[in-house]
Amino acid sequence: MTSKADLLNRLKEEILTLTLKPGTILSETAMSERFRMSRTPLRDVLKQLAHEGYIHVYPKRGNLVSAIDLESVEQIIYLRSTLEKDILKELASRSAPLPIRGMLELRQIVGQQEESVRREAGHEDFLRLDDAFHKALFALAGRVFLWDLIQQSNVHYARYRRLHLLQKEKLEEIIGEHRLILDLLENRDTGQIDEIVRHHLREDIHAADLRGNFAEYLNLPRLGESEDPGIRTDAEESGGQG
Amino acid sequence: MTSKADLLNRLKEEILTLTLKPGTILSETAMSERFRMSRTPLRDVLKQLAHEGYIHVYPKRGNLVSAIDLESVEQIIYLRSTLEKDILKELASRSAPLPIRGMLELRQIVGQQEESVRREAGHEDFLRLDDAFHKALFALAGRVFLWDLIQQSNVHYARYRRLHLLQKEKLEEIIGEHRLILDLLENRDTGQIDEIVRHHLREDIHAADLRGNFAEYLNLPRLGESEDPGIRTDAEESGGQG
DNA sequence: GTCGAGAGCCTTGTATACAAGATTAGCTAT
DNA sequence: ATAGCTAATCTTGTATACAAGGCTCTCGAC
Repeated sequence: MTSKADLLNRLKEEILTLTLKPGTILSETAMSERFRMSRTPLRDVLKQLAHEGYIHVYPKRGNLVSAIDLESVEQIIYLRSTLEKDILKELASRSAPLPIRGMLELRQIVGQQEESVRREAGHEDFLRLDDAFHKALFALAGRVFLWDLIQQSNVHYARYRRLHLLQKEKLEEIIGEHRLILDLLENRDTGQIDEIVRHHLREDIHAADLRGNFAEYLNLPRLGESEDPGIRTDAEESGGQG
Repeated sequence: MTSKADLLNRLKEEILTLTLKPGTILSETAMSERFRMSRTPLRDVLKQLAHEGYIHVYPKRGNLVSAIDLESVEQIIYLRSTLEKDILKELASRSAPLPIRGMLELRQIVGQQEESVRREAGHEDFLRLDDAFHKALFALAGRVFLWDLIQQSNVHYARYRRLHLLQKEKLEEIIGEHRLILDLLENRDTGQIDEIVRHHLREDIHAADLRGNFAEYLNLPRLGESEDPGIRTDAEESGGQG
């Protein structure tokens, strides 16, 4: 009943939203029963998840949802930060006027973010709009390709954001920064872009904050190195349909 | 006899070096016979190739070595250019002295490049050293992670470089720019970095040059859209062992 | 001659049996 | 009681039979 693509997206979402916690076992046989699918297509799905860093395959032992790799988080933040600075400065220093439709869309997204906060629509809704905002910026500069590329490599960063948001509710600050970015663009002000982007994407992350509260999500002890991986079974918590 | 990992690397190399030309059919059954391997592990290999853009899978029809996507080339060049500018400027404006070992390694690589050109060791050797140089720059800034990330997405760019090199032999110019980059670093001169990197990575590519001579490698007509894909069989040209 | 239906052959997609490595539990010898 | 070996039972890895969809070539109707 569940198609391969559906299952892939579903697992991705559950891992990204931390519904499936790092360290959870994803056994081929168990899943093939649960999703009424033979092991072959299921292995395709797991292969892809492994390739994109969602899970870690321990040969002949099992597949575990990967731990959040803080090194990867830091690198991706730097990547995004560098790119967005350059993109914004390029946009702000264009001689041609900025596309009206694009800027309008950006303003609308910021409006929706305010709406989302006011309605208390939850973190996932806010994050979705936040992604939409930044993707629209990339689009404005003709760089959606690179946005998508980063998205393929952001498993760890995406989960980091969830944990980070859980700690500090700075949603209004984020919205304010979005608005400021748009103002800078329209005023053709390139002077403050570096500073704003750096702060907005929080290059100055401090892993220590997370280590205290979410240690079990981070840097899982490696399997096969005289250290117990802390395996916990998946059970039925993610709502199979069998 | 051939292991899965070996086959994967081999196919990657043959595709990157254009030994396997865009449009070449990689049939599962044919390859399984040729490499004495059952279809299951072979499909794993093809899956990964597809995921990284080396081949294009037409469901129920076949797997073709992908055409060189010039859009992807342009985007990756921009990505590399932006990152390398930032990395170099960061390195050049550090208060701490640059690591002696790292700078020595970079000088050595440039020396090897001269040696390679003098010995006429061929394009592949030169490209290998060129990659080594730029990777070493990323390493100096603690950004090897991002270098590797880009490498995973550079199928089209890597092949573009081969075609480009075939046209213009500017090897000495490239070496000179490498040397200039190192000089700028040691002199802490951030002023010329933007210009040098932009020119070095040739952001100003002109696809037209390639379209004339290598049209058959680019933008293959899409299969299944009333257009013949121009399929040519793989035959035995890549040296099977069966 | 031209168009269309259909069979055969091609491809990839799926299911499942079997192989092989890894861990663990238990039994035996000391 | 404990150390060590063995066997059972997990896991993923592989081989292969079968299913299903797409293309082409042929044959037939018009």
